[in-house]
Amino acid sequence: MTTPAQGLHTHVLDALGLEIAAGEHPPGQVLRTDELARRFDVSRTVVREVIRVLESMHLVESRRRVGVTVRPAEAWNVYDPQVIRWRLAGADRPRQLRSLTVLRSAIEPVAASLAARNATPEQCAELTERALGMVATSRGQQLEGYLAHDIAFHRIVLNASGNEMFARLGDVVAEVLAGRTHHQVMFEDPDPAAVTLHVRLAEAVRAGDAADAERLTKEIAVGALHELDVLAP
Amino acid sequence: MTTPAQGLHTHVLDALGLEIAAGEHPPGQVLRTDELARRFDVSRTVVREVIRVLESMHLVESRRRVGVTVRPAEAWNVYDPQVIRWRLAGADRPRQLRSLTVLRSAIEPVAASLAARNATPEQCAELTERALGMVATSRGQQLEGYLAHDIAFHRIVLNASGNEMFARLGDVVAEVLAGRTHHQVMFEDPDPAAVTLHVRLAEAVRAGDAADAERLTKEIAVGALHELDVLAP
DNA sequence: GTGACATAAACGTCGTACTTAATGGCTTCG
DNA sequence: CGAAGCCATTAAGTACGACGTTTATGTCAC
Repeated sequence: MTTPAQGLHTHVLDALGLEIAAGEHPPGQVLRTDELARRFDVSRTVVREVIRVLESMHLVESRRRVGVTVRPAEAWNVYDPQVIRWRLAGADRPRQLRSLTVLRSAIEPVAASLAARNATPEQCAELTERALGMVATSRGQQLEGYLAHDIAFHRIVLNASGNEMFARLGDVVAEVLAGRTHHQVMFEDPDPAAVTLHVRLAEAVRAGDAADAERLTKEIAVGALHELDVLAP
Repeated sequence: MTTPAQGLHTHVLDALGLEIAAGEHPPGQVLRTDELARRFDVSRTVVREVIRVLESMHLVESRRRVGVTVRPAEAWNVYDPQVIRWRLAGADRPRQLRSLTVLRSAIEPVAASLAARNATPEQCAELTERALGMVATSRGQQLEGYLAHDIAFHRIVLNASGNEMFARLGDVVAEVLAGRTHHQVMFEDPDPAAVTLHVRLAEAVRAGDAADAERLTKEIAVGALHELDVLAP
């Protein structure tokens, strides 16, 4: 899951991003580029490129004569998948997971409604296939297989909505689902009710029933929120 | 509105980002760093920093021996406010505006519902204030003043929701509203119905009526979508 | 025709030197 | 004594040149 160090730059970026997202550097703290260069044993050039990227994510702010100052969390670009990953790896994963799940509960019902209207036959077919896959892996500790189907399922719905803003949220949803499975001790098999809802949702989309698709997705979201309340109160 | 050229880096980034977002460089086209350095009359150092930032936005991909290749639009980080600004300045502004407005129609009702539950008295007060400001500037070609109040209003609702993912969408909404006012020839005064809805929404949030707040926000969103259909079909 | 190998093109990294601007202290004047 | 303005310092911004690394591509031999 970690970046394969395809370059020095990537390594430093990931390390610094993780540190800042984890709150190891409180807002207002200044980081000096030479210092970072020595710390990571790279040239200042590399550090500067990293700083520029972090700056574009609004994690830091670079000013002359003063240094690179860490910005408060309210300024982060929290929709950047990389930032999301960094934050989910950190300490306040539960709170982050909740925020993202609430976001899902707002987006996905509308996306499902649109998908019921716009999905192509191919998308409907793959949706059904994934739903059946979820059924098949819903018992017997096949959590990883279930997760893969779940992610694919929601990604298809978001793509089929025909709205690019929704479609690009697929990565976020994937992070949330993966985080839920991997970090929240999910010893038990998935909730059978959720599995059923997915099957019915696939059918609703295929039938073009927008209202039903929206309602079913809302139920799935409610279940996910409830699950969070139970497991991480 | 344009960046105040606080650095060479900023200028080049903005220029290149605009070009790519506008589709001047089709996906797969390769840009050479030395070539860009000559073109913008800056050093390769600056170009490389710019490339790194564009890479973090998934607008380009840098590979050895081949160059910097432009990535297809599906890969772009379309939630990055900077990318949004670049795209709104480009050719397919109407389509972009529509995508974003649909996104708003999904998010803002839920955010308003949460805001009705969580808004502080101060937020309620400022919300009412902004609604009154919208009323005051809704007639007589005071479009800029109206826009400022409108942006502030929606930003407060998103912040008051208490969900950081919603809150961070304030910038996106601001871009949409600004784009609507500035680019869609908005010669006429705002729709009086929309103004009324904002006033009633402020009241619903103050009263803590979540259902009503959600319903009113949905109406506002419907109006915005309808406006798009009329002005840019 | 297929394989390995040599080549070169482009980015990746580094080090150094110089420029710019914000900061804080110091000086000077009121 | 205090305030305003000048100046030295500092850390980032920029430039340039050199070398390293990867990898697409073409060539040569088999």
